[in-house]
Amino acid sequence: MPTDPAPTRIQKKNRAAILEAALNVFSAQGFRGATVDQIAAEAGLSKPNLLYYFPSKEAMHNALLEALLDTWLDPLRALDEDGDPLEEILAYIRRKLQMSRDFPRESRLFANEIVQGAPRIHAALSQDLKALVDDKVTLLRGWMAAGRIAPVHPYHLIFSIWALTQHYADFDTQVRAVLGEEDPFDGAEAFIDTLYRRLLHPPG
Amino acid sequence: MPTDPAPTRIQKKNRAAILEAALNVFSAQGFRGATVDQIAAEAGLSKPNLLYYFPSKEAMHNALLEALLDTWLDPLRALDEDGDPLEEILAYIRRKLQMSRDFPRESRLFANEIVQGAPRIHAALSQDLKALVDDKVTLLRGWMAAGRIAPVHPYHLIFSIWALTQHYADFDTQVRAVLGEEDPFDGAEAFIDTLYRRLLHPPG
DNA sequence: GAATGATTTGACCAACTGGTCAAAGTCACG
DNA sequence: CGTGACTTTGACCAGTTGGTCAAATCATTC
Repeated sequence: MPTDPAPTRIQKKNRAAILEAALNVFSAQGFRGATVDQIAAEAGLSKPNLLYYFPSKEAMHNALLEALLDTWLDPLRALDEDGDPLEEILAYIRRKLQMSRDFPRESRLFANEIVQGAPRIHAALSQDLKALVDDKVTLLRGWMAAGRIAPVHPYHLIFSIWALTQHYADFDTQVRAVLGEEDPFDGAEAFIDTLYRRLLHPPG
Repeated sequence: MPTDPAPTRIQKKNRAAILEAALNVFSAQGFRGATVDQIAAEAGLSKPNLLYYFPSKEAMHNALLEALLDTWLDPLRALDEDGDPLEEILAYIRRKLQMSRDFPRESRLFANEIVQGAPRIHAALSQDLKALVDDKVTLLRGWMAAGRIAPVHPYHLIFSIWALTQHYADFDTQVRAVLGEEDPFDGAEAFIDTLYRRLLHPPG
């Protein structure tokens, strides 16, 4: 079976420009709301030119989702069995919040997809994502059983971390409308840190 | 200035059917993803008939958002100065979680709108919503100053409640993909209750 | 039951959208 | 250079979409 030929300099540059533009447009408008023309304008290329590099609008979307899903789960993957449990979890939360701050477009891309029922990534959720979460839940249960963190529902613990951290990227508009000038992330980090310290502080 | 004529029986029935159908479609597909034909099919009416009752697709969307924004804030409005602080907040959280369980379509309608930058309700967010939150923040600060709940950033306290409770409606697909059979809301209620009891338990 | 206004719809339209294609332009390499 | 592969694009197309309109049907009231 033949391997794909190495991409040329131009291919590399244009594929990257298209994905960057597509991320802007898809994250702001959702899949259906985005148009190929918009992405082309944003990338500084013509519409037929985009379709020379990607066979369809959906292919652009898929390329983004696939590339990002992996990165998105890195913070959870890095949760380390051998570290101090509470500090490990707090470090995970900080990584996750940092991703909301640094990659809000990526967060919103997923949010758009999942709010609308995840039609394109349902398989990845109930396979890769579930497997990873199940694995980390086992780890959390071990820590709880050993009395090293307070016992709570481990799945909801993870959901709550996702909810709290991603809220600041996905609902940024609302947060800023209410907060005014204040930087949301400064206060959020301290608040969330306190929240989980009090929740998980080992009993006794 | 002339008042609108009273709606006929047929008007009442059809307007309600259209809004119900529109809520289904908009919440599942977003504004741009929804089509008037879809809404018409869902409502069991013809497309021109919909446009007899509402001047445009956008008018249907606005009608939904306006009617819902008010309802959506009721749980927060009901936060009572004269009750026991911790129990008031926990009751607010239960009301909010109940709305995620009972009205997930409404939650997703807002989520779609806000994730995409709230183009149609930005004014309401930075006026009505902000005013209400500011008011309740004053109340929370009073409770904290009096030592009746632990002092935390009051805005982020409210954001965290929104994030945690709405997560179960907006990201339902993801939650269920990870949890499998288990009912998300059963575990969520107990978990969130514990979370805020430990966070807000009065110091000393 | 006739008149009047409310309701419904089939046929239609212009704008938009994703995608195609042949021809033209550009690049890399011998 | 020249040549073959890679890249770009203007023109185009078919399907979809929000919305219009005149004509038809229905409900209500006298």
